[in-house]
Amino acid sequence: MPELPEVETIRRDLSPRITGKSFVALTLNWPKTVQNQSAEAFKQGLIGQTICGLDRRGKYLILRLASGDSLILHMRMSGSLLVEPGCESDPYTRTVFHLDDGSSLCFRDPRKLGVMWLVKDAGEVVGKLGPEPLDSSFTVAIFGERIGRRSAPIKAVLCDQGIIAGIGNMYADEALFAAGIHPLRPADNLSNGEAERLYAAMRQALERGIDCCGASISDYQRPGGQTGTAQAAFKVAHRKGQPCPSCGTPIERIPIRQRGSYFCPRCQPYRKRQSKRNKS
DNA sequence: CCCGGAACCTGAAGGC
DNA sequence: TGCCTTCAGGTTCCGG
Repeated sequence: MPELPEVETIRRDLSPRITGKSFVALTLNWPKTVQNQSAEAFKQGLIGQTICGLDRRGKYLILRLASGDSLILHMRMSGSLLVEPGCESDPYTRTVFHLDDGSSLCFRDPRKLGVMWLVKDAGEVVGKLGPEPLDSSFTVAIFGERIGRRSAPIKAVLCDQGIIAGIGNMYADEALFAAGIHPLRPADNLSNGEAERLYAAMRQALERGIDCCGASISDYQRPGGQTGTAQAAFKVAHRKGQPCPSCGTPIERIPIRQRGSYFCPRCQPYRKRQSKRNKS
């Protein structure tokens, strides 16, 4: 499930392999992937355009085009982008981008939840996202201020793309474990010290994920077909019943907002504070 | 404004 | 062995 580290890995792998190339044809096997216009208009708008660079915003991959347009892709649950020869005939390839050097870029997506846009201004798609968690401008003060305005469970707030961009289920669970915070704690109930610990844990979890080239939990694979290795370093995510690496207590799984949340009940006790942190 | 839940999807896994 | 149900979760939309 591509989150920030997985999309960043895709961006880094793909950038040298497709930058400078142009689209010469498009095969759309699942037209509903196209978001803001008809599949035919999307195809005609893209053919002839040249890729001049790749950006990432949250979990969105942005292909900057020479015209100033942006081709934006979101993998959602099961999407991956592949450049390996033969990917065109994979039964789960939903879109084939044919490039001017004879190579292909394939959008493989078994569950068909992935989406893409061709827009004049990338802000039309990514404009409502919260700040990038790894930007140097994203300080602990900004983090505390943004999560401290919400009363929802901290797990849900961490995964809210409008609060912070790029964090999903896996890395939220890892960050909360590293910070020793129960996922159901109301976000506005964390102490300043807890918010500081969570900020550091979140950034470390994401950086570690990037260093490992992402986590191959389900369908995720890198553009060259390799898998990521971050899942091996996960301490709680997708480890229900396994002993906590710190204390040996079995990892539990509870649903929060229809999502599985994995945590250690001993290392992440639910201790609600009496008074709220000072706001403003 | 803010919260929680349904819908979109299909392969994998578990139950009987 | 095989059918059926449940689960997986990022995002958007909707109702309270």
